[in-house]
Amino acid sequence: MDAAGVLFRRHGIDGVGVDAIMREAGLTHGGFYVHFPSKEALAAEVCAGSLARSATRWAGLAQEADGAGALGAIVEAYLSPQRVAACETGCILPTLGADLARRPTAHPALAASIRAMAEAIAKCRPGAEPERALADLSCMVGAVVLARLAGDTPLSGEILAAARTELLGGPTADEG
Amino acid sequence: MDAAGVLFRRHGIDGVGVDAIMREAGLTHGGFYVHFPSKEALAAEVCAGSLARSATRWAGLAQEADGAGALGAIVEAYLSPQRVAACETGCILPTLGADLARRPTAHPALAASIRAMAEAIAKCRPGAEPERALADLSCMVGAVVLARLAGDTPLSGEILAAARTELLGGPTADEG
DNA sequence: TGTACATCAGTGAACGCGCGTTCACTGATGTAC
DNA sequence: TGTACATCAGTGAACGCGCGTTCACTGATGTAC
Repeated sequence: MDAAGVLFRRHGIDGVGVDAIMREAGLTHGGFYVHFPSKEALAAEVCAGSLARSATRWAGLAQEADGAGALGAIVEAYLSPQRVAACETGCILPTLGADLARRPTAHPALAASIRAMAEAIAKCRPGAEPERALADLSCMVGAVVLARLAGDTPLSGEILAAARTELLGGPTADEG
Repeated sequence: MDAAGVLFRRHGIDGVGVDAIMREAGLTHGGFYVHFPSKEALAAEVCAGSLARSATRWAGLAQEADGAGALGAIVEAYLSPQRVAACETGCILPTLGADLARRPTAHPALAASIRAMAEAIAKCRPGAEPERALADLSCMVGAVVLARLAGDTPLSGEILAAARTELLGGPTADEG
């Protein structure tokens, strides 16, 4: 049922109805309220869960691989043109961040996940100050927002390449 | 009439009706279509205009002041806690960026303004490569998105401080 | 084994509401003669 | 100067529609005796 996240990401939380979500799940809209008290509650749960899963995945990457390799894996995946183009999967921060910021209910859980994601990045940079990870995460989120706004113009690729260079300290192999 | 931008920023494009916009302007909703062909057209025009004005302002700052001072002025203003808290004024990129990315019509005008804003930043860093400005702008936009998501928790200030440090190369006076 | 009942996910019609848009109309303003 | 007409921003009722939510009901499943 959490495939509702796909529709939220594609059309925005206000852009999808309960009817569409339940139809996507192969059910009728009337049964929605057996599972969730309201559409807003579903949105909060889906987003908090998705972000928490991202944080866990990053923490795992940061722990198992070596530092530079793990950061490279995280950044390359986050900023790959395919991931940026496919907004219906992947991180909700660039897609629904502003939507969620207008809904104060979900803030605490999201803030915890943001902190966890930054800590995973910080673990990949043993030498640097831990605050830098927050700036890195900001750069990643902002780059995806801007690259999506640039659509399929050359600017999109330039933004992603610039962010990759800034985060990883030099150009890499798989340029888009 | 472009005070509709305030409502769009506060509630999202899908969160405001034509009725609310016209009431805010002191008129009735029926007269809306004398001025704009549709609500989507209004949103595109308001956002493109707002972003173009930001770009012009930044270009002016970059030209008149010295490089480091101009960049400091832009970044400090963009990342100040007051500006971040007041989402209904200020840059539309963190507030409506994801909303606009779902509306392909507006992309070309927005891409041009994003490029102009990056060029203003690049002019403030005569030594650095111009691509770095795109990463800087990404960092600013992402930091505002994340700081708003963190709400009034300490994380919000930490994110803004980290981004300021990353962009300006050290801590500054007016900490939030 | 068989009957009676409780549970509960899911159905589908219905509710009140606000949306984006249309349209006949008003009334102030400007222009022509 | 005065009359007749054109223009057009703004009004307010109305439209069809889809929304979030409710609710009486179904029907499969599990449990009790």
